[in-house]
Amino acid sequence: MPRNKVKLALIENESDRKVSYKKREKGFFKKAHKLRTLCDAEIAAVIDSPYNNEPTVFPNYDVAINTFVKF
Amino acid sequence: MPRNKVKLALIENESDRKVSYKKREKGFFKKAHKLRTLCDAEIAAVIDSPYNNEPTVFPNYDVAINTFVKF
DNA sequence: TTCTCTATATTTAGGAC
DNA sequence: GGTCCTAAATATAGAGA
Repeated sequence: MPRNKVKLALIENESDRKVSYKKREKGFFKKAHKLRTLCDAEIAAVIDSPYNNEPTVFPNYDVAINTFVKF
Repeated sequence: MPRNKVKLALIENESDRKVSYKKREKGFFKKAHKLRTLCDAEIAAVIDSPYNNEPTVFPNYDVAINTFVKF
């Protein structure tokens, strides 16, 4: 976004995509954490990507299971 | 954040909290959507809050199930 | 409540090391 | 690969209707 706008489509260049992924993953979990803390919300999230060996879970396995079971 | 910084703690006033929740829920799903589209990532998320009757699922039930099963 | 507005906090693309 | 930087895009607190 800064320096240049980015169109909402797959980033073709693989190393650019990985760099973007790492930044956005961090931002995403930060937003999740704030939403959870500031407001009174339970949040569970899983991201599965080529850039992590294992799926990444927010905030942790147990809370995620408990939250997912609800829907 | 704009107008004023906000400290990372539960927003005490309930109507302020609800207003903030609604804005942040929207932003959160938008970030999830961009991360999924720009980078090559599967994302599943569930939010359970006092402000929605049902837990809200991203991006939809089937994808969420498939993603959650992986971890 | 639920919308709009907008000033300001936050995120991030593109670099340089 | 991972820092750190910084300009510019984006998200949002607070206000007002």
